[in-house]
Amino acid sequence: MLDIKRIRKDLMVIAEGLAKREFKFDTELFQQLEEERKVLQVKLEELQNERNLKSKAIGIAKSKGEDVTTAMKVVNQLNEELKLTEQAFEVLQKKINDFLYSVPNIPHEFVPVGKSEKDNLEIRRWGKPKEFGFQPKDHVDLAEPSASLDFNTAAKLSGARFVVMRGELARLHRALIQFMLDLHTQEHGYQEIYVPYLVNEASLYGTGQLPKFAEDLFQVSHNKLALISTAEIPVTNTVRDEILEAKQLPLKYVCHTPCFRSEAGSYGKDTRGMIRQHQFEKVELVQIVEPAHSYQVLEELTSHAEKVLQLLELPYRVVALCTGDLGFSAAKTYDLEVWLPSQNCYREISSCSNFEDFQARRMQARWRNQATKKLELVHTLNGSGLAVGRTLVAIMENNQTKEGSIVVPRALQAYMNGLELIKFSK
RNA sequence: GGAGAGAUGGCCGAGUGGUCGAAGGCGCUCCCCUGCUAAGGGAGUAUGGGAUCAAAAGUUCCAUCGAGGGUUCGAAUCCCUCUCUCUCCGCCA
Repeated sequence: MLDIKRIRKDLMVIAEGLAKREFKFDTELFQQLEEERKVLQVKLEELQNERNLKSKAIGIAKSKGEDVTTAMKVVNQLNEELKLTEQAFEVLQKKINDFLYSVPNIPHEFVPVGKSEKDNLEIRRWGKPKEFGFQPKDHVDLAEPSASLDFNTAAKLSGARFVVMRGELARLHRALIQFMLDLHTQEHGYQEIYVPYLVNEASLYGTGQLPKFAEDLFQVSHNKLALISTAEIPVTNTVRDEILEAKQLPLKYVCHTPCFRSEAGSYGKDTRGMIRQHQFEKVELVQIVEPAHSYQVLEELTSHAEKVLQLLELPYRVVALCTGDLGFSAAKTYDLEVWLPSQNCYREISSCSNFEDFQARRMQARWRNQATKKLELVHTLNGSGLAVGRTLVAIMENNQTKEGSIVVPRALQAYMNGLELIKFSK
């Protein structure tokens, strides 16, 4: 959520900032609502003040044994008007809130301006796509014959966009999770955290999934919970309504969770294989930091995610999302894209974002600034480190041999009891 | 699932219808005293919002005692619903 005070003050600047990301901020509607709000709020508060004063006077008069029946009648009348004004104010306030909750974050000034992913800016590349000397297969062709990946059985259990994994491939998948958690806790200074996979509405508002993106979620209807679409939701919301001391910051969390996405509106996309599933595993990095450091932290956090790909020896590139491709809550985002031989292109495997105070304002997550002695909003960041399913796909496809086996990356062998090669038996 | 108790400021905790945004303590900040240490004395210390103002400061008003509703001239205090915590019983990985 944007700061309403700032919107009042710099309305046009805000509207221009949002226009860069193809969002039309209705300045006229906002000004009109604000004008109404001002009038109504002043009136409401005057009435409340009057009621408070008169009631107080009744108390004093009564203690002196004076007759207060007429005074009470007067306040009673006042209360009727007060009630109407209150109701009108509430309706208006809700209108303004709904409006504000639906406004996305403003892109950071250095975010490249553009309309779609085509305008994203490549920042750097690491590694070189391998020359195979044979036609590389995709991960489905590699693993489905042996039922190491089994989409048919998953469809029987749950439907489309689910997978069953078996044997050494299932183990490799688990090894990836362990490896990522160990790397981030031991080398990058994150604390491992375990969180609920079902979250309430307040949490979903806090990180920005609600009110706009309800259709992306799997909701558990009877008690208003939803399955998390990312660990970002529970992990970031751990600081909701909290006041943090400066010495507690930065908070650095790494968290492995499954993620559940309904993928509504992506029917034609990536229907083959494991690229786009309703359920997948992810290791997430989350940082809660002082505002002054957040852009430096974004670079660090991105490099932490990159380190995973480097140790797995997977070629990738880093892309700065353009204004038009930015997520709702993000001010700046780097995507990491891993090379997939079967698609002959780089595919997103991690997204690292600085949300500045956008989520913090929704969550009322604050810290005590020692310099100003005031409570201020923190900045929040997160990034995948990495999406596990897609990492598995990348390893399979990049490390395949002519015989259709998978070379286990050196970094993972310790997690595989020394196994160097996964051979799929038919 | 059943029965009971509870939720107050950064923390602990008092407050059962009126001047209570809330005693007291802890913590924190500033000052004084003590040549160090230990200790002592004084002052200050919630958050959000509005109006005024070019802005800030200041002034002033409103809201907030788990959340939402209700009763009342007036609610931290009474009533209802919900959420969460604790104790006991049952069930259970």
